[in-house]
Amino acid sequence: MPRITDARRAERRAQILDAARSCFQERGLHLTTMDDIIRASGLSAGAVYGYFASKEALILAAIAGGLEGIGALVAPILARRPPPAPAELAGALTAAIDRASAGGADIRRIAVLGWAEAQRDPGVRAAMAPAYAGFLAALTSVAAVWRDAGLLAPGTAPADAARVVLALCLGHVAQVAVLGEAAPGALESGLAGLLRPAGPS
Amino acid sequence: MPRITDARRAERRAQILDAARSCFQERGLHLTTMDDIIRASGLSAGAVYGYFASKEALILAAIAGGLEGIGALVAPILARRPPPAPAELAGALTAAIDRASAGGADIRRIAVLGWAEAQRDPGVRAAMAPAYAGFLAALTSVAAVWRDAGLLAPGTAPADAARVVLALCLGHVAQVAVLGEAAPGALESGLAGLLRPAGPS
Amino acid sequence: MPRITDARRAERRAQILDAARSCFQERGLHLTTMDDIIRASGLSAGAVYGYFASKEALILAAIAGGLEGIGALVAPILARRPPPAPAELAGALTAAIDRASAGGADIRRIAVLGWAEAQRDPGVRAAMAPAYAGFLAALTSVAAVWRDAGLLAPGTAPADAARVVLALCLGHVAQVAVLGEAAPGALESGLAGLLRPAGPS
Amino acid sequence: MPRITDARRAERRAQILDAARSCFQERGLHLTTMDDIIRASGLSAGAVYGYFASKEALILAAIAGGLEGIGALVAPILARRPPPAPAELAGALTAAIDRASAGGADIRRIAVLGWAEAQRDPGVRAAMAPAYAGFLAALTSVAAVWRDAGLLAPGTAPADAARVVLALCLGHVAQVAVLGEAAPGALESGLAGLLRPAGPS
DNA sequence: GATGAATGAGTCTTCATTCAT
DNA sequence: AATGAATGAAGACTCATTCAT
Repeated sequence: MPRITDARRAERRAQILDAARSCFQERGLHLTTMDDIIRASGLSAGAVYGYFASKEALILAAIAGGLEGIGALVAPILARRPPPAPAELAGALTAAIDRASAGGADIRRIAVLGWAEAQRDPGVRAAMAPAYAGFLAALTSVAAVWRDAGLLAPGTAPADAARVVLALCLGHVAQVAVLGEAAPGALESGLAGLLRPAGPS
Repeated sequence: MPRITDARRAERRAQILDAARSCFQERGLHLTTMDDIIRASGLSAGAVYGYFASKEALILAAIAGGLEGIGALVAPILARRPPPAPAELAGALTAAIDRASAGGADIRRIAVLGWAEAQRDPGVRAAMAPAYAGFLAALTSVAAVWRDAGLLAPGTAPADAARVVLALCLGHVAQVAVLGEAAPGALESGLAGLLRPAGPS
Repeated sequence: MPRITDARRAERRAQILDAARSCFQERGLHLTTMDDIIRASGLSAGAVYGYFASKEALILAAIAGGLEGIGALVAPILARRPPPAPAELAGALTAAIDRASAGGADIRRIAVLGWAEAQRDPGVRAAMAPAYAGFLAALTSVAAVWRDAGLLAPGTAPADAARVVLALCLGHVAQVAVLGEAAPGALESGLAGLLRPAGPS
Repeated sequence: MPRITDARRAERRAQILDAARSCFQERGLHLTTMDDIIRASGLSAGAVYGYFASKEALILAAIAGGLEGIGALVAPILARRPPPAPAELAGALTAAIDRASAGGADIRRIAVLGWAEAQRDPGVRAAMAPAYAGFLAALTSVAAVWRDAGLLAPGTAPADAARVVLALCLGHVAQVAVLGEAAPGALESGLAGLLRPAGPS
């Protein structure tokens, strides 16, 4: 019998997680102190630790949350049947990612932090890999449709094409990290130009 | 008048930088301590500080070194004239990156750490951005050749196509960070299949 | 007008005190947290604080309880008239202490914790000293009987002989703390051998 | 090649350990903070941690040091041949312990803290037990001599007599913890009175 | 030039206690 | 009366950097 309702508990959790995400994004994972998060959350140290057992747990939750956010965003795009053509899909995917990052917490920044962390923390990696693998699987389904529609060479494994689209999305995020916001549509336009060298017919 | 020769100095510097890169790669930028680096370098704290003013400087140097390494690797590929076709170029580029990462220090890991750091440290960003911009410029030159060769639609800006290839390379590195080593050639094969839906003729 | 009966209150108090004793014994006085005790008691934090004002109070109560327990145990032995001879008395006393410690809460462990605490906390010392002084007084009475019975040299102060028996009992407890359970009867046998060098006649 | 000599290092170590002992004695093991010790030592936190890896290590060292101190004190007494008679030996032993405790760090207080700690920390117990066992072994040797000299009943195991003397010593220390400084000689006199009921002949 | 012991502010986390419900 | 979430002041320990030798 909790003294506070589950809804209130979830709300508090979200409040802390939002604070953490915001701090992580600004200062990085290991340079943000628990005190930063505690102050940003507006709660006390003890309260924060009542919801998250450690900074590690907060990092994991922030990354998992970012992953979920991206997943929710791209799922409807990947589910469209017939699927958009390759360039249109890549364009829609990157546009969705950019759009989702406009608010307080830039989902792209969290993603990059997650990559860096996954390299050294098997726990983080284990938390992230399935989401990316799922994304890849959905893209592979789409690529299979492309192949049937003549948009992908019959001799090419759909999984390889899926890798291309995934790389494009991740690469887009990486570019933003280093070079700053990219012109919207550049990737889609470039890919379209590459795919249909003769121009739109 | 230096008590040790310049050559010896450079050697020591490289020794320290190697140690730092190795530590950064294993433990991340902010989790590796100066003591880790000092111990790995086999020198004393004072000696290390004689070569690098701060941990920050070491981070910057490690990232810059990684950048240089990548640059040296990809420059000859980008300089080929006529340039490889898009899929072949992407394949050659990612293969070169993978090859360079086989040794002790994985250049790809350092790159991902750099992206994460560039997000919050303007100094790091300022150090990295020109290198990426230069890479992009070289790719843009190549794309211009592609356009003239009919490999890129005439209405497409070469810069946009360059973005695609850059994204592919960075995305490949990001995939490795999260999903582990990728099958070599998958990206090239996928892109080729997408570019020539009718199959190789 | 209490909302719960006095009997229920006493029962709750005992329940908390038992939990505290058990925790203290396992983890020591200052390493057991209130949360340990709260969880062990099966009650809530608020409930525990309704019965004991502070951790300090709980410590005091646990020590006082242990003292009372020992007192109840040894009183009948000390009250026997004629009293057992010195070796027999020491044997009976240590055996009683050992017996009382067989259950869940080892009364000997609490005693040792109390000694340590008495060294730095005047409150604890003030709570413990009278009990020990009382024990000493009872032993002094016994020693007076011994002197009259020719079991103690006429020139020896009964209080000094009492000190010997007290030291034997406390020393036995200390030995158990450091060396583990002792063979029962060793102390009695050793003392008997010392007191009657010619052997039992 | 240490920058400071081994002697200086040992001196610093002793300085820290003295500070720790003094704090432990005053505030107890778990109530003294590292900050207390650091301040008392006159060094910095980092310096203290350069000599002792943790508070735990400091506790262990303090206890081990106390043990050594006691050992050095009692060894010559136990080595006397012929050994003092039982009462004299107990008197000499307790007097030595009392004398050694007159200085800054009361060796008796540390001992009591050690007993309490040994109850819950197997590491402390493992560190203490051999010293006590050694003490017991030496006493057993003495008791064997007593038996040959007719001071101990032939049917009594010397080990049992040794237990009596050990208990007397430890019990004396425990009494001081609870009741305060004891009249010197009380134990010896009491034991003598018990051993020779007819009085000195 | 080189060394590595020392510094001390800062990190994460715990825990006795309170009080709104 | 009872609950247990919240508080926030410590606590143990680390680590980038300096400087006496």
